Amino acid sequence: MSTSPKAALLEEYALVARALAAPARLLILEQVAQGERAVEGLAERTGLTFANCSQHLQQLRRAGLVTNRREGKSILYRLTDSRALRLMELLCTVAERNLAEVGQILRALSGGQEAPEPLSRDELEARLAEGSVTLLDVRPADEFALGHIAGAMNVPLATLPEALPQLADGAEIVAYCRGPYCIYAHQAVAALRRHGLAARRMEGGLPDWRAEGRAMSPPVAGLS
Amino acid sequence: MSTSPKAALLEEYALVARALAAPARLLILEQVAQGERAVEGLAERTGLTFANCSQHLQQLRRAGLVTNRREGKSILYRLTDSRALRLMELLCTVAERNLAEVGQILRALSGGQEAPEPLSRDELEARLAEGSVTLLDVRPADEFALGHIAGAMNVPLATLPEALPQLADGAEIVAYCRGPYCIYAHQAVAALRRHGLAARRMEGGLPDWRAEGRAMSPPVAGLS
DNA sequence: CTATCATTCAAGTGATCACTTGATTATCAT
DNA sequence: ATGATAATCAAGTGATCACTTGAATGATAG
Repeated sequence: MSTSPKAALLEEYALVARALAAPARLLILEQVAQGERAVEGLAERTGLTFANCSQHLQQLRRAGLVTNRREGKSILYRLTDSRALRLMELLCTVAERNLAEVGQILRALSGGQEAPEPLSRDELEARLAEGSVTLLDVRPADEFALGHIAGAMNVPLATLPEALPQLADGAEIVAYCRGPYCIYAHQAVAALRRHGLAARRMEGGLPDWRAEGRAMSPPVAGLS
Repeated sequence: MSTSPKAALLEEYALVARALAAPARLLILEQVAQGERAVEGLAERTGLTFANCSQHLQQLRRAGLVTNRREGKSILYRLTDSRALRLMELLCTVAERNLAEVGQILRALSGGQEAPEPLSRDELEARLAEGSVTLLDVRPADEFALGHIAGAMNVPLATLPEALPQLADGAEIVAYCRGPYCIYAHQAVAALRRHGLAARRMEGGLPDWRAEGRAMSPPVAGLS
């Protein structure tokens, strides 16, 4: 051991943090947290070059945040475990609570309105069981297809205006999206409330729901 | 808003992660987590140049991880909140569970022996109340003076050999240190067990104990 | 065995970061 | 005010990082 064990440990810890220190990798993590995806799919969705995306993925892998497995020609990446997800979320939480800039951006997303407290996943589960809530998955259709909360209705943010009429029948609306780093649910709730509908966000996102072993609609096979 | 809100958010999150991405800053955080310290004291303890340490501290401050206040001529830095501490710990946890290199280093610290499971803080508190445990604070004396667990005995790692005789009277020994990034407790437990004593680590470190509002001996004023 | 597809590797470039040195600001004691 | 102390700021340098481009691997299908 040429360097001290302490220095070696710190270097490893810093390696993990460095993996989270580039916006492009956070985008990738956000996608990987939704379910298994091949490099090509990730590159498309994040708007990164193929090779660039591959390199970022390897950095994430060296940091232990993602894992991959081979399936046919493709190599599918996924989050290593729920700890990686918690790390992503804690990063958000610290930034939201301690950085004024983040608070401003999030408040601007709500369009000046007061955003209601998010609904806990426990409570949402209970209210889904008694049918007293309309659950919206506001992610794009292909991510919805990769797995979603059982009983959720897919209304991508872009199609929300058209879906407004069928939502106006009274039941409180709860929206969720990808979870960490994703602002779709914020935007959806703001839009719904501007139209006078009672809407809240679910706390966290789809990855949290899945990590807790709650009821899911299974993914459809054969998507890159 | 020239860039999209999402890009702006990701940039802020990455800023927080980047603050954790340098070993020197992790060293500073470790110290700051022990209690309030002035820049000069932090520079000494971390072996950094004065100016360099100051710059790192400002990066940590911009990331919302540390906060400062003025007292006389000095500016004292402290962790912003317990979330910052949890972020430091989760970083360790992810690295320990998912990186083989970290596992190897930690195992090497135990000198080939099997390290026992750490004792939870809840259980330690109960056993301290019934007096069935000897609690060792293995940090340097001046950090001990800045605050420590009520009932703990200060035995810095360097002085552990001399203290062995008075520890050999039977009660199980529990050692703790700075918590995240600190390996003193690992080393102390390994040394004690090599001498045939029953010893375990406390889970976490002093900052966790304090953050949970448990019984502390108060800091002595007037230390830089 | 060869062709093809998905991914990784390798080299090159501009930008950013860590650290040093020297000057500047801000507070307190005299 | 003046000097001393604590901390920050500013400029400069070498190293590292993100991204691009083009070639190389590795698995599967014919």
